[in-house]
Amino acid sequence: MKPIGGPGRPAGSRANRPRQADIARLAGVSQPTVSLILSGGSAAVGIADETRRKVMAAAEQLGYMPDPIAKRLAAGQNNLLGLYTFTATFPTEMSHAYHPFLVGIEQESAAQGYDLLMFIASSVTGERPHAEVLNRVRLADGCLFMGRHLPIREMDRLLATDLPVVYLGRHDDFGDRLPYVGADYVTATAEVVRHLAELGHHRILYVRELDDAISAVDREAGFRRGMAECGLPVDRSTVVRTDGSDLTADRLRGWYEQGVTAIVTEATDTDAAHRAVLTAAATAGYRFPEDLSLATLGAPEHAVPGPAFLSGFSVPRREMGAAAVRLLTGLIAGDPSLARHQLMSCEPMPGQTAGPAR
Amino acid sequence: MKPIGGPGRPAGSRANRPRQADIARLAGVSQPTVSLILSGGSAAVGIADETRRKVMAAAEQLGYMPDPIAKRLAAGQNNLLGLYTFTATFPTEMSHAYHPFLVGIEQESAAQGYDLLMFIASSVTGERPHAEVLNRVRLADGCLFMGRHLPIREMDRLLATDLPVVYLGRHDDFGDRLPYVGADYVTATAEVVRHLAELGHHRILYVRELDDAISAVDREAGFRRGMAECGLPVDRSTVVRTDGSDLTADRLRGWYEQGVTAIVTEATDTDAAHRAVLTAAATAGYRFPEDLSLATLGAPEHAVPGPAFLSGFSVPRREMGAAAVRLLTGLIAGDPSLARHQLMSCEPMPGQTAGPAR
DNA sequence: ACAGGTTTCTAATGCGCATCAGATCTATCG
DNA sequence: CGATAGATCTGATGCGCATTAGAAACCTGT
Repeated sequence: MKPIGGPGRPAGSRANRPRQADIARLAGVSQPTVSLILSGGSAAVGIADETRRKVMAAAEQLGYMPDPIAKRLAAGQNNLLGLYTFTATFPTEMSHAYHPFLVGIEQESAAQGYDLLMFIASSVTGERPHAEVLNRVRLADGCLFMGRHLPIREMDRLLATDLPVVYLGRHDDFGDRLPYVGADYVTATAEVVRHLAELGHHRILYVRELDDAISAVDREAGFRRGMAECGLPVDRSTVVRTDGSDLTADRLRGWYEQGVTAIVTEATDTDAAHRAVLTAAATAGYRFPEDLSLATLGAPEHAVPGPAFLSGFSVPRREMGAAAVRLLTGLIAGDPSLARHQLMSCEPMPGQTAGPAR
Repeated sequence: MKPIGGPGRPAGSRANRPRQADIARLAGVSQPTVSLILSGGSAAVGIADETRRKVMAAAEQLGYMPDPIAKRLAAGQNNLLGLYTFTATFPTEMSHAYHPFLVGIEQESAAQGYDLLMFIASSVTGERPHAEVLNRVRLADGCLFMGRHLPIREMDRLLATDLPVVYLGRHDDFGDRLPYVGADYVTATAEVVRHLAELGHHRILYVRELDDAISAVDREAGFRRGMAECGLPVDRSTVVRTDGSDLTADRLRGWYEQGVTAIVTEATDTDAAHRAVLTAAATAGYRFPEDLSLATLGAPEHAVPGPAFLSGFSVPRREMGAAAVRLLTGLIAGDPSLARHQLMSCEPMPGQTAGPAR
C-alpha cells in the first residue's frame, strides 16, 4: 500500500472532499441525518422538509459526492458496472472486434444510470493472470465478462461469491450459475449453408480456426446441421482447421480443382482463417463471387463502410452488449424473472462475395 | 439502497469470505499482525519468521483474499483513473476515432496499476449535459478528458477542486491549471505543406471543417505558416470551410480548372471535410495523385490496413494516450517536476495520394 | 393533565483493513 | 545489575458511510 498522509485525512484525491460530516456541520444536523436524506430513497420517512432543504443546500454548496468505496463497504451498491475482457479490451493487433459490443454496453449503461469500470489485467501477471483482477472486480455492483476464452477456474471461484455476473457469449459449462448473452451461431450458420445450397453449391468447404472457442464449436455444428439439412455430405476433408499459415494459394487451387465452389469461414477476433482465405484467393487469382463463393460467419462490421461486402451473417454485437447490461442490472436488482441465458439471432447478410455456383 | 442482512455480516458478495480476523484467530495472533504480514510489503520489518509462517499457513488454509473495497477505503486511494469523453466514448456514427487513444490509455493504466472508470453522460441531459458527470468524476483518483470541445464552465468548476486532471488535446485557455497532452499540429501541418511545395505544388487549397476546435485552429495556423515559409500566397479563397454538404463535384472541378493541384484536408472525428473531398473527387472522376494531390492532416489510422494510403501525417494517438496516463498518475502522486503541457510530434506520412504536381 | 402514539432526529456501531502509538519481552552495554 | 536499545506484537483508532435502537419533542384523546 502506498504511504499516505498523516492521520486524519489521507493524502490522496479524497484529501479535502466534503464528507457527510461536513454537510452535517454546515446544516446543523447529524451525519446519519445527512445519510438518510441523501441516500435514503426518495420517500425517506420522517424527515422534516425544512431539514431536508437545509441538508440539500449544504450538500449542493459543498459540491458533495458520496465516496463510492465507503458506500460500498458500508452498504453494497455504487452504480458501477464492471467490464472485464480476458484479453486487452482495446487490442492493438486485433481488429476492433469489441467495439460494437462496447457501443451497446456504453449506451445501455448510461440509460440504466451506471458508469463503467474497466478492469485491466495488470501487466505483471504470472501463471494466473486473471486471479488478481477477478478479485478487484468486486468493486463494482456486478460485472460483465468478454473474451473468447473464459478462465474456468477463476470464473468458478468468482461464481462462488454472489457477485452478479454476465458473460458475453454462450457458455453452458457452468449451467445456470453463469448467466450469459450469446449469439445463435448454430441457426445462423445453418441458414448460411442453406443459402449457398440454394445458389447451387454442393461442394462447400468450412475453413475454421484452430482453437475450440465455443463460438467456433457452435459454428461448426451449425455448418454440419446446414449441410445435413440440405442433404450434402460432410467428410473429413470438408472441415479445414487452420491458423492461416498453412493455407497457401496452391492448397486453395487444389480445392478449386476438386470441385469446391464455396467456402465458409469464420470471423474471430484475429480473423486469421478468414484473412488467410482472402490472401490465398488473391494470390491464386480467384475472385469472389465469380470463381468462388465466400461466406464469412459473423462478418466483421468494421471491414468496409457502405453496403455489406461480405456474405454471411452479422452478429448483433451492439444489441448483445445492451442486452447483457440489461441482464446484469436486472440481476443486481434481484429480478428473479430474468432469463439467465439469452441467445440472440444473427441477421443473414447477402453480401457480394457469394453468388451462383459456377 | 438495497436492504442487507442483519448486523454482523452483510448479505452481499462478501457473504462468508474469510477476513483477516479469521486468520488471526486461527493463527493465534492479532488482526493487525495479519495485516502487516499479508500486505506490509515483502520485507515487513519486525515480524518473527515463526509468526509469519503461521499466518501464511492460516491464510492459505482459509483461502484468504483481501477485500479490495476495505483496502481502498483504508488506504484513501482507490487506484481508479476516470475517463470522460465529451461525446460518447464509443460513438456509433463516427469512425472509431478514439480507439487508438484508448489502446494507449489502457496499456499504460495497466502498467501503472490503475483501473479505468469510464464516465458516461447520462441520457437524461438537459442544457448542461456534463454538469452531473463532472461531479461524479471525483470518484476516481484523477481523470482524463477527451473530446473535441471542452465544456469551459464545468471544467472551470472541476479545476477549482484539487482532483488531478489531464486533457487529451491542446488547450491553453486555462493556462497552467489544465494539464494536457496534445499533438503538435502546427509544425506537422507546415511540414506537409512544405512537402507538397517540394513536389511542385503552388496552388494548394486547405479544406477544413466548420467548427473551431483547437486542433482545427492549429492546423490552419500550420497551413498558413507552411505556405508562408514556402513563399506561397494565401488569400481568402485558399482556405475553404465546409461541413461537407456544399462541396460538390462541380465546385471541385472549378478549383481544378483554376489551377489548384493539391488539396489539404483534416481528419476529425467525423471526417466530414475529408470525406466530402473524396466523394467529390470520385464523382468528378479525379484520381489521387494523378489528377490532384491530397494530404490529410491526422490521417485516420483505421482507414485501411497495410501501408499508409493517405498522405499527410499521423497523430501518435496511442503514445498520447499513454503519455496522458503517465502525466495523470504523476500528478496524483504529486510529482512537481512534471511538464504539465506536453505536445507530441506527428510523423509525416508520404502515403499514396500525394505526388508531383501535374 | 397524563398515558400512549407520532414524528423527527441522533448516538452508537460496524463494514474489513491499515496505521500508529505503545506494551512486552529479550538482547546488549557500561 | 540497572539501563538502554532493539525486536515483536497488540490495542485503539479511523477511512466514509449505512443502519438501528432509541431519545426527544410534539400530538391526541379522555
